[in-house]
Amino acid sequence: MHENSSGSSKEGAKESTAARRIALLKEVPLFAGLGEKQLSAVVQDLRSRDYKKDELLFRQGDESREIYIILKGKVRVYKISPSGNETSIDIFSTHDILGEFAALDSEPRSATAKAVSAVTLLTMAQERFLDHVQHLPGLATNLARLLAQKLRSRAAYAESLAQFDAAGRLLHILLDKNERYGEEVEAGKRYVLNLALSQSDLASMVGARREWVNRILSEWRRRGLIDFDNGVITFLDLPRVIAERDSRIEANQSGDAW
Amino acid sequence: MHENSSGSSKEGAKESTAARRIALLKEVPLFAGLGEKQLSAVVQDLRSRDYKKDELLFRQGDESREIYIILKGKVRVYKISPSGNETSIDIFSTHDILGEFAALDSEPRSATAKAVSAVTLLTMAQERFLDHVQHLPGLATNLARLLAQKLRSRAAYAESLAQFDAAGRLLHILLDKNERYGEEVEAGKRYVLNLALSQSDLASMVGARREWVNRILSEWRRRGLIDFDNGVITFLDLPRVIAERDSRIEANQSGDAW
DNA sequence: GCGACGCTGTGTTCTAGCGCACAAGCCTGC
DNA sequence: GCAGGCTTGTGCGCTAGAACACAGCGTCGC
Repeated sequence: MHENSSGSSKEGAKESTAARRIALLKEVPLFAGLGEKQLSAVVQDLRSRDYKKDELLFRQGDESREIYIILKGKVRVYKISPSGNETSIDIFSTHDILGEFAALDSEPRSATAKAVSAVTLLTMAQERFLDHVQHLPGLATNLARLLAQKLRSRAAYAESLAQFDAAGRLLHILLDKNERYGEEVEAGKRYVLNLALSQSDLASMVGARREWVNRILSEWRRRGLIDFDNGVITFLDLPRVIAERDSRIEANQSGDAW
Repeated sequence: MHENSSGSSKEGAKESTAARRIALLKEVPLFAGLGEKQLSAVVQDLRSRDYKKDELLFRQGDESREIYIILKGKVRVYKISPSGNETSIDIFSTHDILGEFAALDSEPRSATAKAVSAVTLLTMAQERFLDHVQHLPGLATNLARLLAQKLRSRAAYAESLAQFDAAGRLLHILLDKNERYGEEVEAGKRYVLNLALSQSDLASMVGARREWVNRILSEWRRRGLIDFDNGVITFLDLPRVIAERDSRIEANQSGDAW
């Protein structure tokens, strides 16, 4: 707020930039629990970068190895199969990290990442990242924990693909995303989820056709469960939506459950 | 607590056990590149354990937190949905580790693990594991690398679920497993894959019904691509099987690909 | 102000594969 | 040696949802 020592701006600016960045890093789970000193070492190696909507961060098969930490905006990660269809793997938002695989195992990028909206992020080169992981035990365990979390959610996603029908999968994903990114409008009832995804994108995440997603969403709208417009989905009554999901799971069984 | 310097015959035996175990650990990717001293610290905290066929290592929802390192045998990991259906997540074999998630994030077990055959493994308690990860940078990066690998393969699996039809998914999984566990009988042609899984288990991995898996396998047998008997699958002509998989992917596109 | 393009919405047709049903092999225990 | 399980094999009707086909609509560039 105040010019700390005024005068020859540059130095002060630099320092305050570093301080500001450190403050930012503290919000990022990957760096949780690290001390000032360690964070300031990390900050040195981070570069800020901006992307416009639809710009690519990296492309499937690329040999780039940096990691990315999203500060603002959303990034969709998808694969393109030889037949040309896209499958969205996931969508990432503020404070998520991505691109760690390539950094860790030095394989080429396994998917493509594209900015869904305007994005601001920090990048770090592979060697620097690996170096920090080697020397900061806290960072290494944070990383392992985050990977384990991603793996859990990936496994749950794969499970839902194998178990549910298209509608159940869609519900599953929407509710999952709502937990991470949804904004509460009316506690326990109305939630707004802005994924900024087209129906085609949604379809590619649940392994269904765009038209089908459209029909399912329309039906839910008719039944007053949700509303949607232009990539923004509104849960009108969350408990009912959850009940809808659960009803698709239980279904059979009833006698011998206990 | 300790009685480390207490002499007697036991010491010799103990020492050689330790040496043998260290040799074993060197084969395990998780411990790759660690020095003797570090390995011997790790060895202290490992306990050997045996399971008979069909015994459970842990159960979905359990609060246990140890990690497991498989030395011999196969372990199937699966989830049971509220409706009672099993979905097999994966199958692990020699030198694989499992149970790391619960250790890393202290959540309950997200799935059930069962010995498919007689299994010998090593376990380590959560605190000891986390402690080693904190203090051995090499271990931490190995762990992160392994998690990244698992994550990649999980993502590829989820992608295949979303993109392919049941037959394609089955092919995908079988070929994937063959890369890791298959035995070469005739180079580039015949491979034997012993997953020790019933057709129902296979079905639960690819998200299809048992009957369908049976039909698909039978068809491939008729066409001379594979043979199968009692959980053992033989690829009679690997290149043709791979061609079969690829043909299911390309399919469309041809005119405008360029 | 007009075409082009991308997203949405909806009807119609056609098929993969689900959901039973049932038979035959094959272990395991009594 | 036979009953009760578990696995494999196969037939057949029937829905979920893919595929195709268009039409309306917003917006972007020119």
